[in-house]
Amino acid sequence: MSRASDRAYTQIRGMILSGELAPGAPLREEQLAESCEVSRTPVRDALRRLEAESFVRRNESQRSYVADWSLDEMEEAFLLRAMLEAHAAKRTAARISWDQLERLKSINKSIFQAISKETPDIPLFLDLNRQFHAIILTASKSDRLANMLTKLIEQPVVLRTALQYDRENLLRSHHEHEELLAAFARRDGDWAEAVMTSHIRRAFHAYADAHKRGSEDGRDGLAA
Amino acid sequence: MSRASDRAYTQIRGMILSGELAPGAPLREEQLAESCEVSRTPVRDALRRLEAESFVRRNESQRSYVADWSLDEMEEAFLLRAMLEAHAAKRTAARISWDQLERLKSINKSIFQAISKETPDIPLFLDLNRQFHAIILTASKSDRLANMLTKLIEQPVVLRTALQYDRENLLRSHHEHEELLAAFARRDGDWAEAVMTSHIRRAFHAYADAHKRGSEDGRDGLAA
DNA sequence: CGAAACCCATTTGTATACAATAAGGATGGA
DNA sequence: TCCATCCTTATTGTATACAAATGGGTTTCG
Repeated sequence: MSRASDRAYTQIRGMILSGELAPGAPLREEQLAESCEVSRTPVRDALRRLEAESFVRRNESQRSYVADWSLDEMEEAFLLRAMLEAHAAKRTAARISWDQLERLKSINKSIFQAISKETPDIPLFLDLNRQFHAIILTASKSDRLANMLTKLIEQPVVLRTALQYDRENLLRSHHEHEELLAAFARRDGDWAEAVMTSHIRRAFHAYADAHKRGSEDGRDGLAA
Repeated sequence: MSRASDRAYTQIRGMILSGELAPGAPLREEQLAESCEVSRTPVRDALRRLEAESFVRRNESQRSYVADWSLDEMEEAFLLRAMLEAHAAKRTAARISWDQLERLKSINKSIFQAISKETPDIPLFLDLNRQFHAIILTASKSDRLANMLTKLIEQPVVLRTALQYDRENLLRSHHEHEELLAAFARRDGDWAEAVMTSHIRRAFHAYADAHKRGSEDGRDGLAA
C-alpha cells in the first residue's frame, strides 16, 4: 500500500485506539496532515477508510469525528458479531485442519500465561485473542464476507472491550476458548456455534457492566 | 453531499448496475473523470465509496475493477444476508407498527400487479421489492448495523438477481411476502424469521440455476 | 531459444492552490 | 434583551501539476 496514505491511516487509527483521540473528538484534515507529516490528500484517503471501518463518522456537513458508540449500538454490534462468528465457528468445526487446531491450542495456552501474571498483560491478551478469532474465521473458509463483516465490527468492539476485563472475565474467556477447542476437536458444529454465541454474549455483558460503572463514576469507561 | 463527488459516484454506480461497465472491467480514474466531467479527485472519492460497498475492487497494485462475484461468493453473500435479514424480520415482528404493516401490504399488492402483466415489469418489481425489504429493516429498529450490512450486500446481490426470475419465481416471492405479512400481523417472530430465511435461500437457488444455465450457454447470466 | 534485465508508456499517489461551504460571532433592529 | 442577519474565519471540496510505481514490451546475454 502507498506510503503516505498508509502512514496516515495507521497513525490516525492508532491515536483513536490508544485514546489519544477520544470518542466524539473532531478530526480536522489539516491538523491531522500536520501531525502525520503528509498533505491533506492521503489524510482524506485515510479518513474514508476509517469511516468505512466505523472508526470515524461524518456529520451532515462532512466534518469527521472519532466514532462514539452508544450502549445500544454496542449491543447491536455484539449481537451481529455473535451471529456471524457463531456461524463461522460452526463451519470451522467441519473444516478445521490439525495444524490450525494446534495453533489455536498454543495461542490459548499463551493467553492463559498472559492473564495469569500478577498483573494481567492486557495488550498481549488482546493480540492473542485477536489471533485466536482470526484463525477460526480463516478456517471457516467464508473468508470474503466474514472478513468484511468482522473488519466492520471487530476492531471497534474488541479492541475497546477487553480493557474492561477483570481477571475473572479473562479466565472465563480462556475457559470458553478451551470449550471451543473441544468442540472443534470433536467436529461438533452445533456445540461450537453455541459456545461462540455465549462467549460473545458474555463479553457484551462484561462490557455493559463496566460501561454502567464507568458512567456512574462520570467516566466513559473507555479510557486507556 | 458535494456536487462533483456525488455526481461521479451516482454515474459510475449507474454504469455498473446497468451493465455498461461489465463485471471485471478495469476502471481508470482519468477516463472516468472525463466521462463524468469532473477531475480525478472526486472520481477517486467515488471509487473508494463504491469499493466500501463492494461494487468495485482493487488489485494489489491499486488498480480498480468492477466487482465480479463468483458463485461461491454469491452463496456466501446470500447466506449472510439470510441470517441478517431473518434476524431483522424476527425483531420486526415484535416492533412493527400498524402503519408500517399497511404499507407492506400495499407494496406487496403493487408487486402482484407488476408481475401479473403479460410481460412482468421487472424494474418496477425490483424497486418495490427493495422498498418492501427496506421497511422491514427500518421496523426492526436495528438501523445502524443492519443498514450497514445490507448496504454491503443488498445492492450487489438483489439488483442483479431478480433479472433471472421467471414468472413462477416472481409469484413465489410475492407469496412469501404474504406469509411474512401474516407472521408480522400475528407478532410471530419465529415464523417471520423462518419465512425470511427460506425466502432468501430460494432466491439464491433461483439465481444459481439461472447462473448455471447462463454459463452453459456461454453467457454470464448477468447481462441486462 | 529462453530468461532476465531494462526502458518506456500508462496509471495511480501526493502536494498545493484555490473555490465553495458551513460555523460562530458580531451587529443591528425590534 | 432577544432574535435574526450578515460577515468573518475555519474547514472541506475540487482541480491540476508533478512524483512514484506498475505493466508490458523489447533487448540483451547466457
